[in-house]
Amino acid sequence: MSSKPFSSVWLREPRKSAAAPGRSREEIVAAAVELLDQEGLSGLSMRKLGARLGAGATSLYWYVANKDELLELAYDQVWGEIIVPDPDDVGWRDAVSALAYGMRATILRHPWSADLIGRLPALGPNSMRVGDRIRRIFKAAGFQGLDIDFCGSTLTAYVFGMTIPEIAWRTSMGDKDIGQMRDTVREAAAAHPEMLEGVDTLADGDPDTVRRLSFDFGLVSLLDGLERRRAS
Amino acid sequence: MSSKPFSSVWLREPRKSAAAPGRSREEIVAAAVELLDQEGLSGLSMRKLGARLGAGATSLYWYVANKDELLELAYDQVWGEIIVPDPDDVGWRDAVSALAYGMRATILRHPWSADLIGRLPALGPNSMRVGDRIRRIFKAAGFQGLDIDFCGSTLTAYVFGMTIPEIAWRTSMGDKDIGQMRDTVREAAAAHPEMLEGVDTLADGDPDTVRRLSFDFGLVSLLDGLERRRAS
DNA sequence: ACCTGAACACCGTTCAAGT
DNA sequence: ACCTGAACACCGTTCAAGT
Repeated sequence: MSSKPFSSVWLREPRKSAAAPGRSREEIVAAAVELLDQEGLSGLSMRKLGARLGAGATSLYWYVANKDELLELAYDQVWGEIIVPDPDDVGWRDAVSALAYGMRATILRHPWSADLIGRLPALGPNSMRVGDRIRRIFKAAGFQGLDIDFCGSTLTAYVFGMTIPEIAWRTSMGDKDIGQMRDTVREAAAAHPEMLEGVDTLADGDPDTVRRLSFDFGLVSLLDGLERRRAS
Repeated sequence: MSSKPFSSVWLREPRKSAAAPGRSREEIVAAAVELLDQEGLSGLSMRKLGARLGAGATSLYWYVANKDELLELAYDQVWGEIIVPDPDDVGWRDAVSALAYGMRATILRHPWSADLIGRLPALGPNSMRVGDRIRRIFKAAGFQGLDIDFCGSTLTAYVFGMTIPEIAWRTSMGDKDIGQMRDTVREAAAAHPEMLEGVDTLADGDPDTVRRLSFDFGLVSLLDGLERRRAS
């Protein structure tokens, strides 16, 4: 396997800092998120980030053990933007829908985060907060024991699994227009009649709305399925 | 954004090759998959792969335009291992379940593929074949028009969204035992009572079987939800 | 306590040169 | 037609040295 055993920023004691330190971790993370938003995951290098902060490339290692830790920090920042509705206010189905759409929107706002989902440990305070509130929703819906967790995993799996490729399509589209893109896929699908039919069916609509329809279709199906479980 | 507009190996004319060329693309891809299986995505470099083939690092560029193309090729190889059951033999629900479990098993066998899912274009013949047959299943189930595609997207989103983090856990566990891991997560979750409860509930069972239960829970829910859609 | 630059061990890719 | 090595422009990270 590729990755090191296990480690996380959130499990180390942070460095004690004096009253007025030169730079702060918050400042660095904010700059990192900015750079990531602008140039994507591959656009972030320690040297570039250092330069952006008017510092030597290696100064950052005072605040952060390595690049992975920095990414963990930036990643948790994204989770901080997700608002999880209260099931007492809107009922569990509406709460779950709003949450799902909110997660999707947040990821689309920070496309680079899709590259980290499920790959980086999510142990930061913001992801913990979201996880905590997701459990509350499914508890309020009436689920118990392991099922509470299973519901949460199922929901996030769906949202992530749907959004990750969506981002890939959006970014890889680049400047190409829809017609060009369809021809591209048609060519690749040439030997597969079902796929060709699929491409042609999808090609009618505006890609953005088709994606939203698709997201909604799966979400509603999932909610129906969970509801059935809950009742039994 | 980070990535280049759009390009894929599958959209270029392959190089004409003489009767007995020095190396073949197949040989290179096979070696790449082997290296990826052994050392993960970060373990594959053009230099290492070249060395493994007893060639200079840059010889590979004769057969492949760049590393991304090589990954596309290797990725499609993985799709080639997925077998999609025929709905005429087993009925659509069983066909979908078997497919879902098969996809999961294939990804677990090649953990590096999880790092490429949804990030790399999947336009190769093997992924097209799988897509084609997935559409056949949902057509056989009675879905029509856009819904056929929506069903397919929903299913793959679920399987991928569930399996990607599963791999991250497996690899990051490394040599750590379960108790250690649970303490780690407990520490991170300290401030969130719901999460703590979740950790404790999950901690009872063997991780592998809990993951399988979780996968099955979501899959059955999803199937129930789709069935409801189909009926309406 | 914080920051620096040089240095190490890597990358992917290009390209002129070889056979 | 195929392969090579040198070279370029990058990486993340370590570490002795500075203030």
